[in-house]
Amino acid sequence: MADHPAAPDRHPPRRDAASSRKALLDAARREFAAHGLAGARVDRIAAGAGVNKQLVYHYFGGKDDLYREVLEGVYAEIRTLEMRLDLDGLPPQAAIAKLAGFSFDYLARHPDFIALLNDENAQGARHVAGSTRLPEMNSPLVAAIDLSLRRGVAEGVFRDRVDAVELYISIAGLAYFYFSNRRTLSSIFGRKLESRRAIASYRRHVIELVLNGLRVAP
Amino acid sequence: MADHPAAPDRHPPRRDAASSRKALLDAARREFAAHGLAGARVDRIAAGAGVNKQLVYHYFGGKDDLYREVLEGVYAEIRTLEMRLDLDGLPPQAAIAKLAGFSFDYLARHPDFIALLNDENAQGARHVAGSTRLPEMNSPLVAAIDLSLRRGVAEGVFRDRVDAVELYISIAGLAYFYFSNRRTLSSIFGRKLESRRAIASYRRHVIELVLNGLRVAP
DNA sequence: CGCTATCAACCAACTGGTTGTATAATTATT
DNA sequence: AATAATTATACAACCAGTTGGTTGATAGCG
Repeated sequence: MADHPAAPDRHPPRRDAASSRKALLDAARREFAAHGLAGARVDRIAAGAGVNKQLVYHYFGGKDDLYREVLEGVYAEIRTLEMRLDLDGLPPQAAIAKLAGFSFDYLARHPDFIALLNDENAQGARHVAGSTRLPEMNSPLVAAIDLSLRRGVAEGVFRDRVDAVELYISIAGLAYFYFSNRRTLSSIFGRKLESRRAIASYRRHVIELVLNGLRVAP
Repeated sequence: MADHPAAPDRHPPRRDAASSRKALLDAARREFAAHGLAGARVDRIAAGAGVNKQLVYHYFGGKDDLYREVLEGVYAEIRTLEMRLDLDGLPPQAAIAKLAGFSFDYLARHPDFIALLNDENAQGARHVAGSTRLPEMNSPLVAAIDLSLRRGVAEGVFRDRVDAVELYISIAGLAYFYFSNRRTLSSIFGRKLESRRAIASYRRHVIELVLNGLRVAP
């Protein structure tokens, strides 16, 4: 038909496997974060992605496998950001402060990450344990902490014999608990712990506590 | 029948509402901690209590109300123990150390408390918010922390302007995260974080970090 | 003291809706 | 025309909650 030459603006294809798959992963992330694995509903995930529910099985095999892929995705995300954290040129104290600040801010912005981790721990971390991809995703931050600790000790600004993994867990825990439990804590203390002001105040507190906590004893 | 005088050891009653009710609460606590509200099954709770499932509705109205009562119970438990913590005669540093140690040990011994709190936060703390009993259950430890902080400042051993609620959250968070996420953390770090040795080491780390973190700047 | 009536504690079975998964068919794309 | 992407529908099991019935405990009475 000469009336209709190939149009420069093509209609997007009606079918795009990669796009559908991603939509399902995104919707699943929201659903699993909101309801956990047991409470999440496959038909809600599919509806959230705008596709037929059977595609969950087509692309992912089942609810459980979809959950694992979501987990792998969120871990990969934070690891990517952690790798971009450039602590190399910083003095030890500034490095630890930057790292604690990053950790804090990430958790503040990703309540879905926290919810997913909580749910996964509630299930004995069986998806993490069963994953072939997650073991490789150690956080690069532990090595950075170790290096900063060593430098700090050599420079006489940090006390000796602090374990890098324990410190990593401490730093993460200080922020994680605040955001993980913000609802019950707000309720119990009658404080608006989710307000910008409260969060900023607690952020300062965390960094101060950690840096002071690492200082050399008098 | 003169052959059978009233026996000194009476048979226990076959029916005991209080006992059945308690068995249901105990079984529910286990089930909700293991599976969360969405994943818990009413028939499993009843089976765990050794009674007919319909008694859940009889005694508690429904699954949701049972969950709320379980929550109220675990909060009451820790509050009772907190009130018995006698920090009055202790120097500020020893008081904070004792408090951090108690908090750590309680969480180490009560993974069910952690699981329940995580689940409740995942649901927006709606049971806590809807409870008529929980608002009265503020932790007495915040006042104790406040007092210790003030004393420490007056004695010149603690730095000024540390917020008692923020410190309470920090202390709780340092232990909570470790136990809440022990499965994923163990998997990710390839460390046996649930071993006695690792727990003891981290406990020391936490108390040191907090006490050092509160110290007066040089 | 024994008997009876009452009732709360408890049980068994049912119900209607939900759920993850499977099967068959349709349709868009190349 | 072939095939992968997608849809529609079916299915058996599950699930919180409901309904109807049984039974153990006890108060009251003669």
